[in-house]
Amino acid sequence: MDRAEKLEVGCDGPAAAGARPQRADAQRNRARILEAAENVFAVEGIEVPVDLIAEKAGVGVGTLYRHFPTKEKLCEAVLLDRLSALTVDAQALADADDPKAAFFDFLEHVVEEGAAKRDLMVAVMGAGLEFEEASVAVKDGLRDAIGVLLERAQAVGAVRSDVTPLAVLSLVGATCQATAHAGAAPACDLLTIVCDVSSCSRRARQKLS
Amino acid sequence: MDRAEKLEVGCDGPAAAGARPQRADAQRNRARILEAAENVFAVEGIEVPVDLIAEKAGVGVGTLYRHFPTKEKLCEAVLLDRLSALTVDAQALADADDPKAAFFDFLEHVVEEGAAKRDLMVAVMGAGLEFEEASVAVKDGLRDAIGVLLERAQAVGAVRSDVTPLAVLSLVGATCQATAHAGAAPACDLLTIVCDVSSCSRRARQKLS
DNA sequence: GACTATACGGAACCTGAGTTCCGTTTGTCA
DNA sequence: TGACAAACGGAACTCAGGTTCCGTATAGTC
Repeated sequence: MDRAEKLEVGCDGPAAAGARPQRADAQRNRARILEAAENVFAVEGIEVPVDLIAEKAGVGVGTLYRHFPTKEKLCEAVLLDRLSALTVDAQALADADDPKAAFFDFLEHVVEEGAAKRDLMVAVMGAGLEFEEASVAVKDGLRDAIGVLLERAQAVGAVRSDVTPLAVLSLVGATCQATAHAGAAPACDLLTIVCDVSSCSRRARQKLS
Repeated sequence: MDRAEKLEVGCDGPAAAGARPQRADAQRNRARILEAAENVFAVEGIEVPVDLIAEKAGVGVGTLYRHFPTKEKLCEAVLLDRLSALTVDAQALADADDPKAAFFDFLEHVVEEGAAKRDLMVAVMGAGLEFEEASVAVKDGLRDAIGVLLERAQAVGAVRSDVTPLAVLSLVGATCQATAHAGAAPACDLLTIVCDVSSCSRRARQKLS
């Protein structure tokens, strides 16, 4: 089988310059599948049957499986794709003039995206399928990019110094998730609260060892 | 079948005083099943196969299904049980001397419990199975109990006035969930942050409409 | 235009989990 | 102690979703 080799993060373009190029229709189908998966996952969540994705892509399951040997691999491709996009966004803000604004704008952006693209952000933020190898790099990349924003925000005193990039990821993910859930408060409200429960300051920090 | 009737929240004791009393072994088994389910759900999450629960309870699946006509019903019984317990805890704090401490102690308590009892708190806080009818009352009860704590805390200026009981539930649930996920920061850290992202105050509130 | 490796489609298969069925066991009552 | 309704156990059934297989179609090449 032709698995592994061609699983770079969301490559729609021409395949890697290794061996024989991929047939044109194959490239087209791969792109279609990826696109369909992105849409369906965003709307329905990653637990949708693969058949549905194949259908939306106008392709047979067999074809889907030739490109992605496993449903998990397909998820991985889509999710890593999104993570990469987020990383790029974060990096774009890395040397903004206002570190404080940059940091919070990014949070807002992520929560918005997470709310719109059901399960994806959530799944990525920690839960569900655990990717390996290549994905680690992507995850680390995002964490680092967030780290930069965070550090700069902390440097100007806009954020507590003991907050870690990981914590930011966890909290943002949690916020997305909470928002997605039954009858929770809208995302912006929750995020606002997470960023500002105001007067409960100090106390909590001491109380919880 | 003998469904519905006997599904009060976590009744281990003698059945309702309606018709013929339940046979002693049946009562015993029901209690065992409930207990096993609580333990297993806490450790493995609610997605474990029912067979496992039956096994842990030392009972056949058939028996399990006689007491709980559906896996979902079993979950419901366990989860509502936990919700009720939480509600009682919240009510116990309702007229504590220090409203601020009462509120935050409760949050801490919930997050601790949620961290220890995997998936249960989480599932309850919004996601997953949607219970109906009787359960609504339990959920409302919890929300109200939290509402009392919240209001008192708000009255003394310990918590922002625009935070709703629902938002509290969502955030606490989210915190539990984030904590449970892969390599997130420990619960207490996250909760601390949620309660006190300090200096980012004010700003976020204005920014996000 | 013919040839072949590559790719396609989708029926069939496999597995796991929930649920049902029914012959057997047991608590309860007379 | 005997009778019987209630309860039990667990094999078997059902269904859904992932994955495989193989006959058919086609892009790319000579």
